[in-house]
Amino acid sequence: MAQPSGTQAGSQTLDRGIRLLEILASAAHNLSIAELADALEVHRSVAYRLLRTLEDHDLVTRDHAGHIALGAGLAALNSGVARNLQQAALPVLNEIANELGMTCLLAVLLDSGEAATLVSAAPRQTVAVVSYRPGYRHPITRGGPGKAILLGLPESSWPPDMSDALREEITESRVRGYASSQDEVVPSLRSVAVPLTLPGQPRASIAVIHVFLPGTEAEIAERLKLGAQSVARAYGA
Amino acid sequence: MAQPSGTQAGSQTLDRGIRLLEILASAAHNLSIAELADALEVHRSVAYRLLRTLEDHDLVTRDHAGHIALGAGLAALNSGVARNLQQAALPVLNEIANELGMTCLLAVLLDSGEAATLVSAAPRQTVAVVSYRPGYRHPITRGGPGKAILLGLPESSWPPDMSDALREEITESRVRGYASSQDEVVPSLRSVAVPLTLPGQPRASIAVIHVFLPGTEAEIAERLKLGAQSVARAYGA
DNA sequence: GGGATGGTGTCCTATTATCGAACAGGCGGA
DNA sequence: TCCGCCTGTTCGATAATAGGACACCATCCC
Repeated sequence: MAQPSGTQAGSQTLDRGIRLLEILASAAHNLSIAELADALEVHRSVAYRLLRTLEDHDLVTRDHAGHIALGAGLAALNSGVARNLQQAALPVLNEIANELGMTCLLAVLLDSGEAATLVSAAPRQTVAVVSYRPGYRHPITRGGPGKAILLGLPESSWPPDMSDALREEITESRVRGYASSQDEVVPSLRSVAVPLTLPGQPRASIAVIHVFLPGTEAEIAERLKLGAQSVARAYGA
Repeated sequence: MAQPSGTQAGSQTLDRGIRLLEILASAAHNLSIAELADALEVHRSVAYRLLRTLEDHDLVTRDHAGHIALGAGLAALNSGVARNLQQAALPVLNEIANELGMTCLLAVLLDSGEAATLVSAAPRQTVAVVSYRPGYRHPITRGGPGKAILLGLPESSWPPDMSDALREEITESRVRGYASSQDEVVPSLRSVAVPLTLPGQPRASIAVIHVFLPGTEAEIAERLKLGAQSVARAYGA
């Protein structure tokens, strides 16, 4: 099993266990052990042993039919992710969401260079925009949340394969302090986003998304900037 | 390594990987690899290999000092936990939290028989009640959220070691339809909770907690019951 | 400077945890 | 009734893992 240079060997067993969770997270419905083993391409008894361990830690449960679903133990782990950042941001996200009537989210930069939604807040009484639920990833070169992170990054950290058009756009966006997008990640979806850089935290951005924007982008951006300041204040404490 | 009957063998490697995550989730600050290996009681090179795998899946990251922190990949997994339930409940929890000015949470029954907070919503402008953040566990025989779950359970599913006093309390609570507590789980904290039973989901409850309750328990319980109905309606769709 | 200390990252082989075939049921439908 | 499809368990061979040892790089202190 020689590695083709670059990636070093990891742990096979742990990798399989995590992939089980990922399969479950992306599955539309609860899966049987046999289906899981099939998706993982391992023998059923292997999947069985892995699941028993995951069950011990409450990371998976079984429904009444004996099928496997993700368990509440993941909530405990998740609440430890960037804890201070989440705590500082959540009330602000909610406030913005309800005030503007749009889904408001916090995206962070991953090690891989992609952006991912960390938490999101939907306004009351609105159809949830499922495309941007926590964990959703997309390249930082596309979409409001990603480009806002790009705004906050020094030029030396920009991905090398950026188009000239995008370089120009980001440079211009820097002046006004916000990024926006339309149809870039999800068709017929618009977004406005501002960068959020906090010490000891990954680069992040706050964004709102909607099918149409009530008000000018600049107005919305102003509200987001205020929100970013609130988060920074709450975080600094 | 013979098992003393009862617990069947699981996967050692996967177990260690998960315990790494649990250690990180409960740690006050980011840990070095050496500290983690120490806490896990394994050789550093073992922890190193496990971490590399966790890193590949974005479950952990490193801060600027090279120390390990939980990563955003957990947000993706978490959003798959009882997805429909979370989506139906979150807007309602937020609404209640802001309306009553109290932290509002959704607790679920685990396989182990304990109750755990799945999601919680804090009102704007309030000190977060950190004791009940997602993942927090406590016995269902104590605290409002736990006892409300007990209300929704048939008597045959009650834990065998329940005191007579508690059996009586639950039986009485059934009539009025809500449970309450004071100082049972967290000192000087009060709570009111109602059961929430949805098909295809674990037994759950909706609760508010506060240091003092503005209004009578019955009034608050009425609001919670309305909320539970809203969730059921949103879930049924 | 020099040396002790405390950390990360990488090899390498004995050992042991894991793999997966095979078996033993249980349940439901034809 | 049999048949298909599932879960759960056992067990020997084997491959994945464990962890000692080493190289390396900071920082701190004498």
